[in-house]
Amino acid sequence: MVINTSTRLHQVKAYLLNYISQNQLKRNDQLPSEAAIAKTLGVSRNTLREAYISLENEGIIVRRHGIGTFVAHPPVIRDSLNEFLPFAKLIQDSGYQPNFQTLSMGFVPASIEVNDALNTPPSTELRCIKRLVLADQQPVIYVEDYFAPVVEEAALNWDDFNGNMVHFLAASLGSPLHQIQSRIRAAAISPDISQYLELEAGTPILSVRSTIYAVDNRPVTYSKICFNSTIMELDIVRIIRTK
Amino acid sequence: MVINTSTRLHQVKAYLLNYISQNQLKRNDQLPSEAAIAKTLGVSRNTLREAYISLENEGIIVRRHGIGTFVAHPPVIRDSLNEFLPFAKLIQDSGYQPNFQTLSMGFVPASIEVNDALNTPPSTELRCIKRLVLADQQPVIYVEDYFAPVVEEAALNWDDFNGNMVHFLAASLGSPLHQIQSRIRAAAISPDISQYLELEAGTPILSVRSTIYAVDNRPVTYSKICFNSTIMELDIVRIIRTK
DNA sequence: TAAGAGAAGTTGGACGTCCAATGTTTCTCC
DNA sequence: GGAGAAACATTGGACGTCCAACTTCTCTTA
Repeated sequence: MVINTSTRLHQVKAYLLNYISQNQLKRNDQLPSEAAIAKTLGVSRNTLREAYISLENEGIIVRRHGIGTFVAHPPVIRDSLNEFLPFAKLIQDSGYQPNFQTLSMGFVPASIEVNDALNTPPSTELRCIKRLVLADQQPVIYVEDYFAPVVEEAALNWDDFNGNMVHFLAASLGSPLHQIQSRIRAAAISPDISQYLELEAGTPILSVRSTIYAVDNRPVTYSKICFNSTIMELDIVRIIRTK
Repeated sequence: MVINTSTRLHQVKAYLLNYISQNQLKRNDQLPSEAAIAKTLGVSRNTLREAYISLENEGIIVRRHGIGTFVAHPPVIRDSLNEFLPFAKLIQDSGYQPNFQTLSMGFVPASIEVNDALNTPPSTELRCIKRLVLADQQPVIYVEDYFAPVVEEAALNWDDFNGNMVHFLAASLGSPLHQIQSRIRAAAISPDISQYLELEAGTPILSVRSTIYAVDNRPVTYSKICFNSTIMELDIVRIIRTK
């Protein structure tokens, strides 16, 4: 896995980064076409294209089909993980019109990952809601919520579900909630989710897996969340307490 | 940016995912070679290779040069963002031998991003330390720390710097620290950092930008941190307080 | 004048080819 | 038997080509 940093691809990317700074290109400024740069550098358009794709994944440029390649916008929406703001609220705070779209809702066989988290036996069928959160009609977050059997026993009124999981459960459930555990990693977006977020498969996204626990430490819900990282980032503020 | 989900690449990836589950392949099980599958599916090896690369970025498989392609390991190291554990401690807790490696230390012209965060005028020269954190000799975290002029005025003894920024500053600096703001996003790793983390350029990584503030709300340090997301993830536990 | 057809330029997707780099296995020869 | 060389299989990197899809601009025509 050790890298040779002097591959042609690396050289091309270095050239492009240099080109942007040398010419003092700013956001939305257009870069030369793939073909033009490929000819200038004497590399194949394939190689140059890979360099462009790579730089796009790094958030440095944006390629637009049939138009050209441009210097990228910075991220726009900002989430705050240490508050329990509904997605709708934080999107509104960022100056966008929030919307929800329910993709599906029903009972599905839980995967090993979900069974592990919710402490349910294999081949359990769990309620699963798949949703999309949009900002100005642009999908930005994909959410899969899985609900432990304890939630079903409570016989909740799902029509009341307003999109904010914590508030809904806290209001509806008998035993109070206690904590959320979130595990965050970066991943390339999977093919099936990429279509919902209207991203190309392979684009880096923030993948968050959250488990909500009740006061008796029983898991209540498990959520898989994918953030479109090109237009939003997580924001965490912590107070320092040194001993 | 809308996606056609029935491209050849998508079909190939779907086939591969199906292949893994159909044959009940488990971690470290070997997949057929690129050439073999390409022939089976009647696509070019190029296309198949892109599918493999894509699945590797999603953490589903691992390709090994000269050997073959295998079902991937799960992530291993787990960071906890809401405690101020030194990197060394959390790596040790995960069962690995931690190590630091200082790549460079000196004064560099700050970028716009750094100047914005530290509230310093353009073309300021700031102390910058670039470090690598290793687990069992495998690099897992890349860190760039920038220090505001106020730190220099304090005339710290840099030989005492043990790797834990918060503890070092809290112990050495006059005015106490107050909070950390962290912004998290996913990105493809840049070419210059990829060599340090021994990852291929373009691999998705967790990018964290942290600013540490003193009690008077003046920024003290700004850090750019890149986590190798294939072998570690961030872990955040929050207590729920509903009104 | 306005609508529409067409040309030109751009990125998107895929193919086939070639050789390099890396591990593994097999064979040869001392 | 053991060391080293050779053969083989696999992924890594790059090239050149072709056509599709998308956008803009220009020119034609009613």
